[in-house]
Amino acid sequence: MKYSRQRELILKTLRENAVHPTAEQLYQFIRNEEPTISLATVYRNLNTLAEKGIIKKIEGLENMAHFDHQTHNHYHFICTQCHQIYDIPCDIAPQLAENVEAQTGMTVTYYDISFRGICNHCKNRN
Amino acid sequence: MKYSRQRELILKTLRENAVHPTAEQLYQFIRNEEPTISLATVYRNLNTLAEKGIIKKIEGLENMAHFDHQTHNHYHFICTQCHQIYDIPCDIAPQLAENVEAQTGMTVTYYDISFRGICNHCKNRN
DNA sequence: CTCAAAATGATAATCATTATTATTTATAAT
DNA sequence: ATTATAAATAATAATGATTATCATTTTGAG
Repeated sequence: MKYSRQRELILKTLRENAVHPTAEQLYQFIRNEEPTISLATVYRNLNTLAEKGIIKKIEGLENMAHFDHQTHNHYHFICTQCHQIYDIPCDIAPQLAENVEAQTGMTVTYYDISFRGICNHCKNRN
Repeated sequence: MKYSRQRELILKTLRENAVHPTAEQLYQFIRNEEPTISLATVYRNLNTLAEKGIIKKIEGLENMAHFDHQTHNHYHFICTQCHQIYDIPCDIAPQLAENVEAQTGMTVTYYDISFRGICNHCKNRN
């Protein structure tokens, strides 16, 4: 993979933001520092980085992909009130893949859990 | 909810198909019996039925929503080779919501697990 | 039977994402 | 350092799933 200033900026910006931004949100952030960057470049790099396992693509929420700089295995909790995304540690579901493989015979190469509900912040506000 | 022949057909067709079809696939099936049905009607009814909990909407695979006539809690396994969707029983992950609530304090109203890997059919063919 | 509310069919609009293409940039080889 | 070439970019058009619109039709309560 060839170096590019734009890709470096995308990675840096994603790593500084704990909010699991969408491609569009990252694009808006980055435009402050690099006003000529193209939205297509942001999409292209996010997808490439996710394919290489350098970042994580979170799909299946609303109708936009979100991106996560954390590569270690973990899950996500989406608050249905404020739409904030929270991290859930992976030790919440040990042996899950092994159990499915034992029960079905199929090979599990990946799995993801997404939780929905009300976060502590919104519970306190109500 | 007012009765409609179209909605009845959509439900009947979904229930006869174990393949977790997309709206477009259902539309094609149904056109054989009801050639004047509109794609918008299929989308409209599938969303309404899913909102009411009569069917289940499966999001986050490729770029199309799939629909499932099974309402009881269960998960899905998507074969990365043949793209077939299989059902995984929910007893694979007991107490998952309770564990997250105990650990985080947040309220879990819903959660979903999606597995990816190679199904038995594809393993035998390889 | 009447009529308002709800559903439909046809199609335009939306909107996230991807493809295209001419141009620019990084880096390996000379 | 200079060139060559493979990869990356910017700008924008295209795609494609889904939703909105709206005139017309259908359902079902009174």
